Amino acid sequence: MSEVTIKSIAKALNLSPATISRALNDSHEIKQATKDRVLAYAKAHNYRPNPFAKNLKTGKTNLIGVVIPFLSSPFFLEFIEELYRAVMPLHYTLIPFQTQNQETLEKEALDFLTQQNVAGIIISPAHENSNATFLEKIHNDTCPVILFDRIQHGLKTHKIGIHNSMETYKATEELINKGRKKIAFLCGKDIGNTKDRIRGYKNALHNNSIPFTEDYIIYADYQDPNQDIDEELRSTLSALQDRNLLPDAIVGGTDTLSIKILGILADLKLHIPEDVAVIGFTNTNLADYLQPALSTIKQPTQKMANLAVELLMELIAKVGKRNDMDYQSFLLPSQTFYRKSTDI
Amino acid sequence: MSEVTIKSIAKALNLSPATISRALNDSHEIKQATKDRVLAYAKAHNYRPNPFAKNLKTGKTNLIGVVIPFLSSPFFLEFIEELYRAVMPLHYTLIPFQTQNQETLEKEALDFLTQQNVAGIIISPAHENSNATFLEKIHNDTCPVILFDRIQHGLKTHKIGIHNSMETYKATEELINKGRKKIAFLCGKDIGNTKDRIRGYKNALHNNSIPFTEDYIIYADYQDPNQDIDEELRSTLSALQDRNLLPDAIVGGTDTLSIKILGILADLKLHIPEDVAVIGFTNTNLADYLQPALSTIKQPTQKMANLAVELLMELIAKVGKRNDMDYQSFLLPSQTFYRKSTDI
DNA sequence: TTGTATGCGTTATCAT
DNA sequence: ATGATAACGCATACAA
Repeated sequence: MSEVTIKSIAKALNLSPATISRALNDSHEIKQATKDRVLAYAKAHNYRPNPFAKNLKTGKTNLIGVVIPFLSSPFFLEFIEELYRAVMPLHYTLIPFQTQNQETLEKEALDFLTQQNVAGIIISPAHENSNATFLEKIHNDTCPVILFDRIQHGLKTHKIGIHNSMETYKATEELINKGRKKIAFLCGKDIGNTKDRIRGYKNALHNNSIPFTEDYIIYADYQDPNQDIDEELRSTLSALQDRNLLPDAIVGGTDTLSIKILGILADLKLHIPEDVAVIGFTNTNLADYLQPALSTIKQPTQKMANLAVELLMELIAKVGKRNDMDYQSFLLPSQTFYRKSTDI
Repeated sequence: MSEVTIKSIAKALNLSPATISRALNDSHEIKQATKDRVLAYAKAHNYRPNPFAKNLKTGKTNLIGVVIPFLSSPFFLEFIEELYRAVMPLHYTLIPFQTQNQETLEKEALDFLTQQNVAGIIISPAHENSNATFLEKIHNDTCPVILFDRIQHGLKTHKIGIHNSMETYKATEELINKGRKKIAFLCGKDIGNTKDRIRGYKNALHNNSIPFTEDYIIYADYQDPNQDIDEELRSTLSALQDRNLLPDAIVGGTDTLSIKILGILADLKLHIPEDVAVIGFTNTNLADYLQPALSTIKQPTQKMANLAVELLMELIAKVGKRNDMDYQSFLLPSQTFYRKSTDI
């Protein structure tokens, strides 16, 4: 069971290790006959290069670090699955990390990844400018970094996201066109994408002469595990109801909240979409099975993942000559699915 | 920006590389003063050991391979998240792979993982005895392997799962106790866990003098992407309805199907739980937000993950002396949550 | 207590 | 077209 190495092959074939190495790497300076012998032997004995030795020598790996806030968010999960698909045929491997929106955990992840000599990193940062200097250092000195989804970050690199304000604008306006006027916006902390989405929401109201009120921005900090979000949302909505301010439509600004809100409204004996229409940001394919089926703004995870990999490969190939790059921001179009929850 | 290595530290401190290495590894044969100097310098200059060199020398890594069928299944997702939690304080890192229930993809994953010299592997196999000989070889010659969830596999090692037949028995009997007699069982392919669950289902019927009929085993091959499962399920149920055989209760035998079935029943204008009560296997915390809230048999992902890591660490520590081990099967208790979908 | 020397498996430089 | 040799960064057997 001893491992088969270049050295052992060399011994077996009466060649030098150098020749074996070259033959395995299909070097032009090795004659075909020798290559054939070597390759045949290697295959027969199931030779597999030691990635550690190779890296020690070359400093290169086929690893890609992926850093996301949560695996449990449908969008990120789907994105990662698409990444796997995109990366496998290229013989790269993913090392995924979650940050739970915490900069320190993000730091740990980045530490580990750089130590593992990853060829590149694809990241949706814990929050705006989290680990800014560290990421910059990594990107400049170590390996290329690409931002996705949460692209409100100072790092100068390619950024892949969606047009958050526009998508939210369209969704909000759709509700307005259907006759709704008391439209609430549901979101977590007021950061990054949420900001843009609130802007789109406000603009839609404004351009349709509907006054904006802070009452209708419903914050639910879904990051705080100590907080009972269900209860909080329920009471917020009841309070609005008591003040005769119950919204007749809700735009869900975050992935996880969008899924929960239907159940919570039902608990309050509210009919969807008759009493309250709902549309949410989320990538879960469950939207169809919710009751009623949830209208959703679906981010183009596949295109995002493919583009991320494509751009990263480009940067990896550029080896260090990245100082004078002009990086781009890609805002890919989302797709909105109107289902029963907005079928007024 | 040149890398700081043991050698560079040695030069800077006028010591030999060996001393540095020993100091960094807290060897007893180095005096405290030297250790302090070395450690101080290392920290100040952000020394980080090269894992590739280390592995080349020692043959050890802190990587753990995780092989699961799908990331998109709530159970597996939750399990992986728990694994992350369990493994992080031990300074191990996960490399997750999906097999899509395909033995060849599983083989590829295992190939990669062994090549990466992972310290151990935690796997829920693609199917019964998939890659049996390969896994045995890995477990005996390369690194310890632990099975979870799908533990109907010939590999002689620790196995962590739940008591599928018993849990299904209890769930089925609960429905019977609530007066339901036409109870259907919903599942994917008839393999592994599903077999056991069907057995529990049948036993419950039998012990309560309810005749079993094949009509009530509803197969939906959720692995085939070409198949429109929704449509298939809908038509299967309509057909039963036409024959006046509509079940008055459904036990969902798989994670993903359990989530879908509510929406499908609603499409058929059936009331839950009045017309059809539903209970399903699933770990999604969405169960509460479904309409109506879904009764679920929830697998103890946290305990499973913790136990898996604990056992794996034991085996890793045992270094090769695993021939005469007596391996155990752990069947951890699940928790059943009765919600509105069975509230008859 | 510290230093010297060697080798892990690979690639690369130089020679033949 | 092939071989000899060194080097990547680290840990360890042996020497001092």
